[in-house]
Amino acid sequence: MDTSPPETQTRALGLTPLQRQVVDFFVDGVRVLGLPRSLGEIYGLLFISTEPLSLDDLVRDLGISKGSASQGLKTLRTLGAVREATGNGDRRTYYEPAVDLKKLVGGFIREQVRPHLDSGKNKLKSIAETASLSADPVEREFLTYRIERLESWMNRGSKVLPMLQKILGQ
Amino acid sequence: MDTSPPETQTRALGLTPLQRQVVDFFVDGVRVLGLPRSLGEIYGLLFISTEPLSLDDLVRDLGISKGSASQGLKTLRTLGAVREATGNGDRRTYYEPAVDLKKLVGGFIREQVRPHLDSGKNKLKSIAETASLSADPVEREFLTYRIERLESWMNRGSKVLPMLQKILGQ
DNA sequence: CGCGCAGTTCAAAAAAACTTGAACAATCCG
DNA sequence: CGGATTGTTCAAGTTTTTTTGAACTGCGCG
Repeated sequence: MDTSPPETQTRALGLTPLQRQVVDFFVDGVRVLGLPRSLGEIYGLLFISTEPLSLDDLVRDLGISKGSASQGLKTLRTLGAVREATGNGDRRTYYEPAVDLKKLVGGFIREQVRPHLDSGKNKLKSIAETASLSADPVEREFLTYRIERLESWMNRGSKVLPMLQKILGQ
Repeated sequence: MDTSPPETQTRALGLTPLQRQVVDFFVDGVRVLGLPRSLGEIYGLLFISTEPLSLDDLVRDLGISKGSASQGLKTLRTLGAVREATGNGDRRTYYEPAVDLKKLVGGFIREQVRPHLDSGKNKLKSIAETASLSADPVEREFLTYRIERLESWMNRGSKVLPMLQKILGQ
């Protein structure tokens, strides 16, 4: 829970200074979002590349393992943060970054935020039930009040997410 | 980077079922925000307590160490998520939760998000400089374009944060 | 003062998260 | 087919983060 922006140090030595800086930038970025470093490395390198890159390119240039690159790409695909580049006469798959902020935010919300909001709402229901069993009426009132507040938080969260996407859209 | 809402298991056995459920709820919550579990435990227990609690209360009820409780409270204070309760004729300090969503979000943004946005903007400046040195004019144009996009992202981020606070306020 | 309690600090231990690499699966093409 | 190539999976290893606990600080009070 270190709060200071860490001095990230790229491991990859085969990168140009610019690539290194951009990769570091994104490594920092994904860290804030609670995503693993490799995602930032991969996305960052794709972001600053004029041409789509293959898994092997990433492994070579970033100095990460094939496993990491494969999993990282998988997650990025799920997030809608990269897509396969079409029309390269070649067997392997090449990737390019999605650079539309709205889409990126949308993917993050869909994959990382929504599930927690939803499971939170469920937990809240069962919390409310438990609270309603409280013997002492005075305490029960207090509990109800607090739990209502929690519900209000969740609802505002649900409302704000789509707005966020809209605001950030184009 | 597990995406599924984890089945958190409270360690504390001295809690009532309700307390346990609420603590779990918040442990999950802070986890999404990338904060340590103990913060969720502490805040959660405070949230569902009718009376302010002392550090020793937390240690005893949650079964965490004094060190954890002390550091956790420190962070929560910094985030503006708890405050000292006044007027208890007692030497020790008692805490109660801040339950105003706007304030909570504000503290989180101030402490956890802003610093990264700011350091990001700085990094971006030096990235732009590096890119301007690129020899090939065609590539330079591409780089400039991408970096401008990055700058636009950061700016939108900066704009959206205050809006967020406003939207969530009361 | 000096003792005792409340709280903090921080090095070491424990836990959690991430990455690696080797085995495996899938696909292509001669 | 069958060998080569691309990509995936996952147990084990590594790194990072969090927690612990014991030593320490500070303070209030007799």
